[in-house]
Amino acid sequence: MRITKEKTAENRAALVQAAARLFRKHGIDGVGVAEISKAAGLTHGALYAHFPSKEALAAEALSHGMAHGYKAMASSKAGRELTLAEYLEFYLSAAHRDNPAVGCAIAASASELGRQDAAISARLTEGFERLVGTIERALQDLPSRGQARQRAVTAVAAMVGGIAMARATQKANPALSDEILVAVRRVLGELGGESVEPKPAPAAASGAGRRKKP
Amino acid sequence: MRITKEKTAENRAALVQAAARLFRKHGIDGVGVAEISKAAGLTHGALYAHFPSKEALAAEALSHGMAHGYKAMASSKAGRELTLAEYLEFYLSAAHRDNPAVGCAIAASASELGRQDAAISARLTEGFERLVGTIERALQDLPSRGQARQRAVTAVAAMVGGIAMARATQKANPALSDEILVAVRRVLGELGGESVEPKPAPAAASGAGRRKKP
DNA sequence: TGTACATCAGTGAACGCGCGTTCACTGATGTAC
DNA sequence: TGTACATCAGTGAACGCGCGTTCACTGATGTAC
Repeated sequence: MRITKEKTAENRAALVQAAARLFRKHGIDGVGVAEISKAAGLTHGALYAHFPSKEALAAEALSHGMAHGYKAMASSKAGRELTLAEYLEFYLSAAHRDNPAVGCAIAASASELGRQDAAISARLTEGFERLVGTIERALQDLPSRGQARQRAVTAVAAMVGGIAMARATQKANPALSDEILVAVRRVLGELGGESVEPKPAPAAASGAGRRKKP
Repeated sequence: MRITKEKTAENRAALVQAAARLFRKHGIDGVGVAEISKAAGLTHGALYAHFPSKEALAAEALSHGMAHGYKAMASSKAGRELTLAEYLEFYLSAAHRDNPAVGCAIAASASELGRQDAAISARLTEGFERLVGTIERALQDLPSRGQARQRAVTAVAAMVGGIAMARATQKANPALSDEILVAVRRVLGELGGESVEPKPAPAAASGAGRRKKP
């Protein structure tokens, strides 16, 4: 039974949204095409009228999952970009940990990514770059200069790892899970506030550093 | 055909070792009991003489995977514990990225862990705690005092996230993958070298901090 | 030490199950006249 | 605007496949005497 062009587009969007939500919650290999289609109000056969394979749907769904996460972050304070502290508060929140289905797709599938097909891998690499760029801009607002890019890369690694570890430890040790969120938020917050590097004392010797005991 | 007690123990060990290797390489859901058994030189039926289920084998295999990783790290410099810089060099190396099968089990399954059964989750939480403890001890060797635990937690999150991201981006952008390893290694190295927190100037005002520009 | 037998690690066929994908079919939509 | 028909999104049964697990069976080992 053929349906309206409009309705067709709606159905396609529903498939992508359902897939984005379910993949982040259960992993790509953790949900079947039947479950996704059902969540979108269709049967599994219909999925193949929109996508050539589950993999193709996954690639689009994960892009959607990332875009959605970023948009939510960027627009939560109408218009302007968030500060580093605000990003950290959002990203490393208990809410983000507890709702992977609507959270960052990178964190949701961190360790699975290395094993995924090229198309999926490429989308998530783009997403990673974009997130690093955003954090780098937030870092440059602060007085610390220089290695903003390096710090942004490290911050994103810690954010992704932090959420993944907070989720991994939640069942077995909820207190540890909370501790991880707080610790990563605080230490990364300091990253933007002041140089991490050992600064030689204003007038003292320049080299050696690192091992001094004042 | 019954076999020697000794041989039985060997076969069990072979199963655990094969599982530890394959799970880290392909994920727990990415390998079947048949493949594991074959790698251990047995048929799949024999596995159930040693373990009640695939899950039970996974729990033991991942513990083994973590213990092995730590032992390799700790003993690579005969006897003494490694310094922070040495840990980072080992953990965030291209070799570790390229050989997940013999690397850290936590990094290998970071984002899958939140979805695993209780037994597996508990083992990996223990492993995480142990790794944090090790890094914390390495941090305390250095002059920076105080929030060693917080920094250790953050460092482990960044290490795990860093390796996972380096693996995830390797196919689509190898240069980025290398950059991640270098960046995380360097920034975390600085974590141990000097306080990250804005220190009020020796004799100046105490409060406010963070936004100053000297 | 030698014999009789119970044990049990390992084999391989078979189980039910859910997976991703295909396909003949349906029937309202969109289009050509 | 009205009619005739081609299109194609969606349906649901069926496909082959690999999964984790079970089970009757084997036969050398380990043990009791």
